[in-house]
Amino acid sequence: MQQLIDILTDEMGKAFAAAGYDASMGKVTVSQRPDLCEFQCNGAMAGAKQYHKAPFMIADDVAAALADSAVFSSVSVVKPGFINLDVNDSFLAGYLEAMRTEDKFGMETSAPRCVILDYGGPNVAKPLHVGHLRSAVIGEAIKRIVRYHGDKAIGDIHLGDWGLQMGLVITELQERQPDLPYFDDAYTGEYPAEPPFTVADLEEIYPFASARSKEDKEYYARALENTHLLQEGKRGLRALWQHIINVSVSDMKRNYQNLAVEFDLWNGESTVNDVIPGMVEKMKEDGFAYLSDGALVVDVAEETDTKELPPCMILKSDGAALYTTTDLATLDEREKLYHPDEIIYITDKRQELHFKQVFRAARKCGLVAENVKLRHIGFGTVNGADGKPFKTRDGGVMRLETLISDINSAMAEKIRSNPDIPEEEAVKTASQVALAAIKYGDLSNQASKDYIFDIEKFTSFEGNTGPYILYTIVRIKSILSRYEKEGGKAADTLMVGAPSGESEKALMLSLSAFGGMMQNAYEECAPHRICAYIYEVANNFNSFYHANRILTEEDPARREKWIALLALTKRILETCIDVLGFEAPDRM
RNA sequence: GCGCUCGUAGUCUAAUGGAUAGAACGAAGGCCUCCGACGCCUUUAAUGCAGGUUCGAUUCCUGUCGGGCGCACCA
Repeated sequence: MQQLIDILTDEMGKAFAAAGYDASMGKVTVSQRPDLCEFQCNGAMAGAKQYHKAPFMIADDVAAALADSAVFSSVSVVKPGFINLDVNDSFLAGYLEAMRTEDKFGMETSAPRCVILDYGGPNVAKPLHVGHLRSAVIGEAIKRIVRYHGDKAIGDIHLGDWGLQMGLVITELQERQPDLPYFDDAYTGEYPAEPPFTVADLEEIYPFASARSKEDKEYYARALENTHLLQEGKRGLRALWQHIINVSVSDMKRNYQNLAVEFDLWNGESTVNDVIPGMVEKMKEDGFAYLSDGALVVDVAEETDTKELPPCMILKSDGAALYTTTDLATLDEREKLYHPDEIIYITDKRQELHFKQVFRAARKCGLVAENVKLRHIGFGTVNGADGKPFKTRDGGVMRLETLISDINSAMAEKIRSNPDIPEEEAVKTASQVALAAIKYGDLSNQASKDYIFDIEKFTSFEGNTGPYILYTIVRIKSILSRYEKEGGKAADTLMVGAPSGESEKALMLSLSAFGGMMQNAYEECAPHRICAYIYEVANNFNSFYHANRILTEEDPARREKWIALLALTKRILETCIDVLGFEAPDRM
């Protein structure tokens, strides 16, 4: 169904036309000054030049044409030429009633597209830390936004499972357990089914090996060699590598599950290893790739560039693949398997140049169809309360698991202060509230900005926070269940009515903006729009709640339309937080 | 050096080129015999600086100062 703002714009457009002006000047927007009006149209000012007429005169003509509008209850012309608008109460009620009964609250959906989302991007053998949180949380939200819009969304975790880090881990394992059959070239039997290490071992090995490689040249060379041997398919190393993947991935799955983050594909850089030779060969044949200082590169500079863009490196001079290579091969593979309309990468914004090069190289070499949209959503660094990159007290990297369990236990303490809630429920509720706090805290900021991860702020949860949103939903749930328990009709069957007060109308107006807001969040890949929206709805609801006694209202018709409004508010809020990737308990 | 990016109340953060820049935290005050006070209602305080485009600029352009980041054999 048509969005309210578009209906209003059409109505204004007709009025402009009726008054003899261009209908395209009738664009209506939500008022910047809610104290003056609900909606506004600034078209008269844009038209002043074109018609050589004072803006307010144009506005007056248009207002006159709207004198008997069924859509607007008030049209007034102000100062230079603003047209201030209020929407008709019963028209608004009719609109919300239509929203209430339509699928997805009447949001318009276009022809479904296929969108691949590349997010998460953890490295195997390295513990997840706060940096991984952003990619997971933002990526999951964007995936759900895309899916809600009606598109097919495929989330791919894109594991870092193929680079030098694998060579480093293998080299260190060899150092510690040289007698393992994986390192014995003469060994031809079956390799053990059990891995010779635990997750904890891996997590300790990687940083150790990484540090050592920076000081020990010979060690570094062996790591490079092992990386190369692995990529070439050396049997023992592959078997050992598979153990590393298995151990690491099962640990990751548990972590991501705790965050309500789900991937459709658990592919990684290694997935496209066999695709690389063919792709590279074709790039050479087509004349795009050439040797430069021993390395194979593709030029990606364009004439319109304001700076020199370095060429995109495909193979190192030792013939090994790079990050760029696997990304290009992954694009090649995705194009062939899924024919996506769009691929969205959600990574740290520092990788912007990398993706710029990859996208250009992919287009230049024809790896993706021309109409495929490639988009990189770069997010900012996670900083601590001091504004510097987030660290533990002793300066180490904070593990994601530790972080979450800390916040969970802080939340559990709060929930336990409600004596009605049994211990078991308190633990579950605490994790729901904690997740809302973490996700909302992240998503409510623009992704591209650095963001401050302030544990104090998250555990206090007052004001513009996830728990505030949950609290509002819980409050509505509580009223509705009491209403039904006391013999009221099923809340979802009641009809929305015209507002009888200011705060009620404000709530209704904010609900009416749902479809447009969701569309906007989709186009801009901007979860923070949804956060801003639900915060506004929650605020408007709470003001309405404090202004009216709902359950004890004497007039049954009024009581029922209020219950209907509450039910709609609840459904919209729940839909929004589901898209953001968290949920509300029944009580907290 | 080249390039990208961000500068908004004490802190944190929002604003398809529109009116008196919107919130949150903090600070000051008020509201529970009444549907959940993790709430509601007041008050306080901000666009780094200088130009330009425009009827109108936080937004677009130029310069400048300040922060963050990136610049081919890591990922």
